[in-house]
Amino acid sequence: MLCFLWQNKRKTDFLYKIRYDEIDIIDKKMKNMKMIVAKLGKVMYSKNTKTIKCSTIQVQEERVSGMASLKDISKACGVSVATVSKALNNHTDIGEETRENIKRVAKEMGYLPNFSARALKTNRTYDIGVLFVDEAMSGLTHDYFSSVLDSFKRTAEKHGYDITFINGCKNREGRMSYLEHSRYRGFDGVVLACIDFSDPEVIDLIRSNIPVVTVDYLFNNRMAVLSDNVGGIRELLRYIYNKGHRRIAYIHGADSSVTQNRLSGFYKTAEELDLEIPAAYIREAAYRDTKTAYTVTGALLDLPKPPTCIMYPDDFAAFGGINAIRERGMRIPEDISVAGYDGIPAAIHLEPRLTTVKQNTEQIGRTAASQLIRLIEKPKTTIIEQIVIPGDLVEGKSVAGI
Amino acid sequence: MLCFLWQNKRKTDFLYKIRYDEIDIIDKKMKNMKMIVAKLGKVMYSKNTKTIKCSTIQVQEERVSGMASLKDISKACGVSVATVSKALNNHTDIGEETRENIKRVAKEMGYLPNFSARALKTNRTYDIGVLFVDEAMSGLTHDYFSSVLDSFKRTAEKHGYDITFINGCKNREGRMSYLEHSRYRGFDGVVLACIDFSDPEVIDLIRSNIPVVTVDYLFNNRMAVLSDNVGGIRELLRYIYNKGHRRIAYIHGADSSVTQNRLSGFYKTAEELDLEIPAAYIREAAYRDTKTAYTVTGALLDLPKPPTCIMYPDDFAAFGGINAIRERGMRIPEDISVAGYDGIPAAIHLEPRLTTVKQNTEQIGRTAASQLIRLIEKPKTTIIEQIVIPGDLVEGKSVAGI
DNA sequence: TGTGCTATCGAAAACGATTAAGAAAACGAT
DNA sequence: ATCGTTTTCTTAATCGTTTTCGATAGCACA
Repeated sequence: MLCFLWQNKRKTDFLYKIRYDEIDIIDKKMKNMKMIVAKLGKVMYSKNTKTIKCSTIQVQEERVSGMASLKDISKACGVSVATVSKALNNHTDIGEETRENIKRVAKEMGYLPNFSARALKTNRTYDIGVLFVDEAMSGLTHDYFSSVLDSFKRTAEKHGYDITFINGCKNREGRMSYLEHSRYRGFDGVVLACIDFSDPEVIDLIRSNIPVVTVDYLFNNRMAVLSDNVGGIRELLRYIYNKGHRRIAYIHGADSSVTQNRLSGFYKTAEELDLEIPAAYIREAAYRDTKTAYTVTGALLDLPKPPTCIMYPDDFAAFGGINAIRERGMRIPEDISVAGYDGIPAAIHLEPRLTTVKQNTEQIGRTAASQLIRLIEKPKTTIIEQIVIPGDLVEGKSVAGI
Repeated sequence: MLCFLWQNKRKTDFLYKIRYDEIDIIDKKMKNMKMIVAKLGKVMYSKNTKTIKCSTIQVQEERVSGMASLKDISKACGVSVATVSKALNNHTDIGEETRENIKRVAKEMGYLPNFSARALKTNRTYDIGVLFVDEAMSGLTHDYFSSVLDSFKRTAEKHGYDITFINGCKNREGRMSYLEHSRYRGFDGVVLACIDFSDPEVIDLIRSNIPVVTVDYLFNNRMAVLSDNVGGIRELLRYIYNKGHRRIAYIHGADSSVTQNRLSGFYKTAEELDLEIPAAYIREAAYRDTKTAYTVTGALLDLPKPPTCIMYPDDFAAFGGINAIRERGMRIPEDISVAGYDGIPAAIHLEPRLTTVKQNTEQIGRTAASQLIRLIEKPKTTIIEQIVIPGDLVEGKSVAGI
């Protein structure tokens, strides 16, 4: 029993266990641990190089624990591969009896279709790419995004689609753009929810011919699902107004389409209510930025005429504001009222229960998924829509009546 | 110029524009809008059916806006497909000049490798399946899981891997198990973080020959990354003890390996400290279950000798407890101390800043990813390890000294 | 001139599935 | 008996890539 370690130029290595004129090749690259028993034809052995060349190897393949393929089933059933394929896919031109038999055998052999082969042939992956980008480059740790994604995923799965994250991944050839990555993976469609829709790579992706739906951003002639930020802010402001507040400050988020919508909703509603908002009452703090919210709140409280109620970019930022307020020995809502936005669980569970607007993440994700899938499956008959999902005012205890 | 709408049995439809002896076939199924110009051979037109049969069609294909393939590049460069493939993959047996030229042309043509074809051939998908399951069937809305996943994803991407969610997806043939789904998609490896590791489907997946790493669960002979729950609870309990507390209650989570570890850490540390824990002080509330935590806290406060400090299953549950405490007019930490677990952002930002143990989610995710990838890429030389990642005590203001 | 070696490149066989088109048999109607 | 139709199954091409082995040419050296 001789042993050789053979190396070709690509450094893929095979182990040859040579016994008489037979070779067992254990291919280390093959994950499914095939064992190939081959007969040796001609051997060229040159002493200066460590190359052994074997020509005319007759391979009798022996599956140790591989996956059954259509070919295996066709052999077992005595029919052609085409017949098996059509039987399993319920084509109508296969006899009842034959189909039953093929399906039974396929089940017995534990057959699973090969996704890659199917995708290669059909140009369909049943895979949807998601690009959820927040400041930290991943929407996963963002309450709002992750909640939308959760709902999106659930709906997509119900329709037989899988979810894969899009990223500017590096492969052997260096970095790929979002669009390139999506093309490479062959996503049937993509869903985007980003902080920064002005990123050229994001725009490239939206402009491409891949079916796309955006969340909380309106792109010309593309499917979009939008949380009703205008209506949400309006409802919240009206609520606060009806509670008797007239000195209302609004700390809005950093510039984005969401922020613009909320601001426009704020101003419009203020106008409707004949409410005067001093310029000093409109401030900015990034979303989820507790520190800035903390300092800006301090500045608001230091005003000669401080507001009686402060609206925050989101619940998280409100936490920062609440801390600033409490550090000054003021109570919520007795001394000052606050309101958040988003309706994250923590805001609803913790005292003082925050008055906030709960965005309907479940419906947003579900709608985005079903719209995208319609677009994928019936591209001609699907009309491009922009769907606005209303939020719900959550009445907590952080806004007092005066 | 005649027009026919042709339908075969499978309802796939083609549009034939017949002009003289030429046909333009616009295949509506093809997403990339190929246009095929075909010459008509023989036509069979039967008046009873709406079938047109065309035999011996000579197809000259004309790409309108398709993806460039190796074949296209090979034609453009005047070399074989094999040469192009090898040039792009930096094989050493291609001339310097040829390689440069091929790469340049490939770039010009916007070539992207076809993932499905590559996967079919190489049996590698560079795709990792993740199964993160909490009570809601998706770990996405779970702070701890989503944070681990975020870190996992980041590391995997750095190594050129994509992330796809595993699910018991239904396809045309009905539901697939987790294992079947993973095989079908051909994941190179899978990572599991579940509430319920006793699920037979989960066990099937772990037992399979797919490289796997589990988070927070120890399975015989499988790679695992574990948050140091024993050490975390020990540190927390010691901290509370050193603050002077002797009547310490522990509301632990529902039964799971994590809970068992924390409980054993709790009892062991109590023993070390010579701390007597009355049976009534050990209670149970499911993780993230604010309601049960609320009622159980009430019960603890009603004891003849109520605890001076209550430890909760996690930060969220602590919120429920805090509400119960405050409703009775008691202050934290002046009247009673509380401690959480996890270190979620809300707990750290909101008053009273919770004393808690921050699990090192970043390191857990990163380690899980790098270990899994090692297992995938060097299966023979990688030793199966169980890696424990310590957490950090976060000193808030919810535990008073006495 | 012959031999051995290297450096390049190509031919061709896979990988596993889908599907258009053809073929064969059976059947019914004229 | 002929023709058309339907049912059922097969043949063979194709998707795009990887990779083995062979082929060829050039070079050095005896």
